[in-house]
Amino acid sequence: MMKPDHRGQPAVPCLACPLRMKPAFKDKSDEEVRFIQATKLEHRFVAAGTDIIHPGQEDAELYTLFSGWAFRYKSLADGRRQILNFLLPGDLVGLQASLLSASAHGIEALTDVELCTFPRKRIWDLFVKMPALAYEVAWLGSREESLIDENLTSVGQRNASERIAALLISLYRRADALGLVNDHSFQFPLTQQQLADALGLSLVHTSKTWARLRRAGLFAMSGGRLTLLNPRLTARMASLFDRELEPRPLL
Amino acid sequence: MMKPDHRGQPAVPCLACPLRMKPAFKDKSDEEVRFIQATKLEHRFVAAGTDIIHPGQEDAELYTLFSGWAFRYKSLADGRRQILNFLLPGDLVGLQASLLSASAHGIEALTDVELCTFPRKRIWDLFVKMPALAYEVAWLGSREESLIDENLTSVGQRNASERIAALLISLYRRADALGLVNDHSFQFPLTQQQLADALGLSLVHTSKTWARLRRAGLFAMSGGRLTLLNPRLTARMASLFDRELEPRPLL
DNA sequence: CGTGTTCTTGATGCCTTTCAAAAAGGGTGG
DNA sequence: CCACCCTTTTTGAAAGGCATCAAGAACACG
Repeated sequence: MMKPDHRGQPAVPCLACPLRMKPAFKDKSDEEVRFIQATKLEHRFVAAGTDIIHPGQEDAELYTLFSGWAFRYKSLADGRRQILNFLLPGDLVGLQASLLSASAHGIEALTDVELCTFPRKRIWDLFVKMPALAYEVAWLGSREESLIDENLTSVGQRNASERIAALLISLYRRADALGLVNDHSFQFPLTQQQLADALGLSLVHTSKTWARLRRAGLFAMSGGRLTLLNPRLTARMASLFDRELEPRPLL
Repeated sequence: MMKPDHRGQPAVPCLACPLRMKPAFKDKSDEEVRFIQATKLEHRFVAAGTDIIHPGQEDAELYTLFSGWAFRYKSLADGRRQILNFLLPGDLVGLQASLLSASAHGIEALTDVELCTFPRKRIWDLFVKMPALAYEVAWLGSREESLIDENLTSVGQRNASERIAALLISLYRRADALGLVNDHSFQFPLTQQQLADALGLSLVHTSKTWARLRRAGLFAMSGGRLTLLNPRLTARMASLFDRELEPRPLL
């Protein structure tokens, strides 16, 4: 059912990386980009539904998500699962797993995914030779933490509708920053089970609340795309303040 | 009611830091410790109940918590508050706040607190001159993220009793690693309101569940100290609880 | 020994979960 | 192109965990 991994060469060199061109990312010096390119030996392809990093894995590599969506998750012994956060193109994949000795969480490809590999052996190299990049690694780690903070606040304090609104706005803004939003609509590949696991709600209640908000005109879905009909209202509903997203580093 | 900040010189130089002596911490070269000492100009004292870093603050410094407890939190517009994680001696305070442009969260002193100041201006210095320390900063950031992952999993998936058990075990283990546990008991300065904010539960329900677990013999409190009467049971309760007691088919 | 904070307890209601099962899609092979 | 199977989504009904309201008890402190 699940296709195995597939490895290969990137379609384009990092210097011409289409992701890097996007305004969401900070500019880098040619020297830095060359260092990155020299370090990233290969592309890795992972099929939707497959683990990129297994829970407990001890030799996880560091990646940059080149295309597709993924999510980090944690499972309890009896099968309950919490999705911790979602990963979109440009996000680091496996920083925590590659720094700590064993991964306390799993990372699964939500869609088919393309990864740029940053061998864990060379992370130390990067700290020695390219402090500017090391700093950006730490920066990206802090940014991820801040996303998790937001999710924890959602799950701990918001009711079902507010949680959905908060998640929608967050994903919408991140997709928008990547230029993935057209006319308020973007590819939305989550199943409701995944939604439920991310929101800390049961599947049934998620479905009912989701349907209610859709019927209320908050958003519409068709062909795997979600259209946020009223982003301002959605943000208000989540009691989130819109913050300008500043450009972030891409490794 | 709240005493203002107070600044002063540390009682002892970093080379003789009593915290550093503890087995919980890795050894460092004298050179590294000297670098640290040269960077940490001053001690800062913050009274219990006072913010160490305000929500939205843009010029937050980086600290190491030298003594006392603190917590990171996030508030919603209507006053709801989520405590994200607790900070114990040796933890970095304000890493996220000092790397990102504005702090998305607040950090409050839970008890009177002593901080070693690491001026944010010199963080970059550290990445350039001391890559080993920079790496450890990133490592500590990942460790904090992993603690938050665990809290998010608790709040999203565990019921009230399990959440309390999970929090108790986590704090117990961290305190133990610092040598703060004697005979299964340690200083426990949280109010129930703070417990509730950390667990994502109402104050009332927290109080009732807390009392029930105490009466069930899971732990005891007296004189501000908490004694975990059965750590093994508490740990088991945090992930499974009574799921095992389910009747099974007999053929 | 007052006064404000924190903790406890009882009562009521609703948000969310659980159980159950039908409906809707999606993909595959005949 | 339709039959068939498996996954995903939707709905209904009932139970329960947790929130909310209210107020008294226990503490802490000046």
